[in-house]
Amino acid sequence: MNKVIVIVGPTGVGKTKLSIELAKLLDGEVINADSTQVYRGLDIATAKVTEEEKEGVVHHLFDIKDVNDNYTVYDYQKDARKTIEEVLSKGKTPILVGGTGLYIKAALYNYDLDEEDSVNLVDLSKNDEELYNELIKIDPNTDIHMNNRKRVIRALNYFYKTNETLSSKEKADTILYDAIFIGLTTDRDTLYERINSRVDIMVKNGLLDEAKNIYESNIRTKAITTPIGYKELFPYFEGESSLDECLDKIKQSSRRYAKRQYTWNNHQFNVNWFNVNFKNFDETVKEIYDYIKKETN
RNA sequence: GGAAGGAUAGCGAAGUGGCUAAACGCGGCAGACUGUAAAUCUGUUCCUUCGGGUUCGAUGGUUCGAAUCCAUCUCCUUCCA
Repeated sequence: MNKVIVIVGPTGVGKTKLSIELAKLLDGEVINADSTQVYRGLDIATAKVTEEEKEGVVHHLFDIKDVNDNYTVYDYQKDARKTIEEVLSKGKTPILVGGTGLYIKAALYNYDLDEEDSVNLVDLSKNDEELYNELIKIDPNTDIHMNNRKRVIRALNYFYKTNETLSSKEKADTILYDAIFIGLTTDRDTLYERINSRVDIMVKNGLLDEAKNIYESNIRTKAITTPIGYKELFPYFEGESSLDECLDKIKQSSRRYAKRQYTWNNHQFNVNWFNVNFKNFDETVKEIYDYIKKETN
């Protein structure tokens, strides 16, 4: 049985490129682990692989949803596990790539998620403090901060529906697959330069048109408002900010996102990090391929 | 040449004698996170061997005590010539 290869790392280090190269070397198929790339039509801002870049490698879980669809970790967990099983049963190597750490965790670890209805049982007119006090009463051990309204509401709903507290849930610390975590990294300055210039390249590739279409569609589902790259440009389309200001915002949000990805990857997974050689990417691919070979024998 | 205003930590900006190593915002850094996760939220941010040390354009002064008062100087902005 093949192992599952997981490629993690901050945005803009070259995960996509590595995934294709490894797929070719390992007879693998790429499985998306990025929450924004599951949607059709969100291409440039999400830095989705192009058909040309795929080089014939089979790709799963890209473009499977419409921006009006609601897709969550729960759905991803099901889809990813099913896809991993399928790829493995064909005798091929599943290569999970993407920046959404939670999705990877949920797919590979014993994350206990159940079908959930969208009914809300919480009085949303209450302020943060009132909601928090409500939560403290039923779950004195909660580690959710009072200001984190989203998570406080989630914890309350969870209790009202299951009569159990979220903090009593078993920690997901058992991995269900035989997996190798490959982390791509570089020094912070280089990464930030790459992130910044990548945004400029996106603009050359038509980011503004893509964003403008989305802006004019008036669709404001989470698929649209979650990714970095669209909502930041809306003030420009509305004539409230200059293009440069908006692009700077995109760059800044991307840098912060990259930092959060490091935090997650370092604390949630046991990652084997590799410094990317941008001048000679083949070297990096070879180094990682050798490592995988060593680990799988 | 004359008049007025200003110079505060990486940036913006409060503070106008002791409670000020200096509010607040931004940026930076670190972190949390089992259903919006490219999301949401938190902490921290002069230096330190944690005893203390050095700050508010510069220098000198007043005072028990100054970012805050006085003098001189430097630079910036606006206005008059």
